[in-house]
Amino acid sequence: MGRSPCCSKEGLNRGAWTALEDKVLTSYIKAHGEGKWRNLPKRAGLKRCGKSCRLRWLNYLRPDIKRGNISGDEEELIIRLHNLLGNRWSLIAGRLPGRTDNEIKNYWNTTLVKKAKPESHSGSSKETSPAPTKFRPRTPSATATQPQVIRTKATRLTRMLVPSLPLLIDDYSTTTSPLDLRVPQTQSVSSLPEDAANTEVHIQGTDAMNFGCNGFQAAAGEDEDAMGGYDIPLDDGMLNDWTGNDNCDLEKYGASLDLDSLAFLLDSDDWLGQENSI
DNA sequence: AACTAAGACAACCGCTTTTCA
DNA sequence: ATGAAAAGCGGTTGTCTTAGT
Repeated sequence: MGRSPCCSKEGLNRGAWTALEDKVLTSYIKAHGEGKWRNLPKRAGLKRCGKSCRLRWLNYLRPDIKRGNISGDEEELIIRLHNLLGNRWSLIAGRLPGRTDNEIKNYWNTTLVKKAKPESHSGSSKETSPAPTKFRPRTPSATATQPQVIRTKATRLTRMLVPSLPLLIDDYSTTTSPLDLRVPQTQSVSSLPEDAANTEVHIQGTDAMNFGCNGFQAAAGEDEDAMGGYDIPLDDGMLNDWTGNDNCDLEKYGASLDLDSLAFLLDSDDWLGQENSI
């Protein structure tokens, strides 16, 4: 249909990259920086699609990438993040420095899916992103017991919703799920109504990890009204942090969730067992 | 030694989202 | 406000390697 191809495929190299191509691409990006992928091949003298160049750079040539030897901790974190996020590989990769989404995806599909399956039911985020064909559950009933995984599709939020249920919990171990994040009593948040100081925050319909960065539940779209609660405009800083990818300052908002470590995910022994209660 | 199946992973494809003129 | 281009993402496929027979 109407969609034009990302590039003309005539005369382009395909398949595995050669050392020379890698060198050319690396040199070009070092000299000119990333971006402009569509024009890059022509400028660099590569007979490759821009998309292919981007993928090669992001997944293999970037200097900060560490390959292979995924540690036990990383493996465990991947499993837990997958339970939390589903097949949001880029988000998962974002919590594992030096790892790429493609690597994690492959590692999951070849190794972890077997380990995680008994407990997690694959944690597939939803019907639209099932496990790859060869690992797909054989029976449709498998989906019936799948945990409800947070839809983590990045959604820019302009408002946040803090439900009005007051709770007095600041200990993750007592929460009903790892997604129940508590705003500590001691925190001071200018935009919070006074009586919302101890407010249970549910993640719903948005990127849970991004949420974690901002420290509050951000109600996306139609969920907003259904929740009932405090409707709070997000300030600029929170909006700037909305992707949760870097430098987000949780302390600023008084939340104790640390995206670097996500320690609570690793420390919560019963986390895998709790997922079904989400 | 030859063949086959399974594992592992690089790369591609098509769609969605974001950016920008 | 809108549409096209660019970038990003996740699913899938292709190919190479390794283990088993």
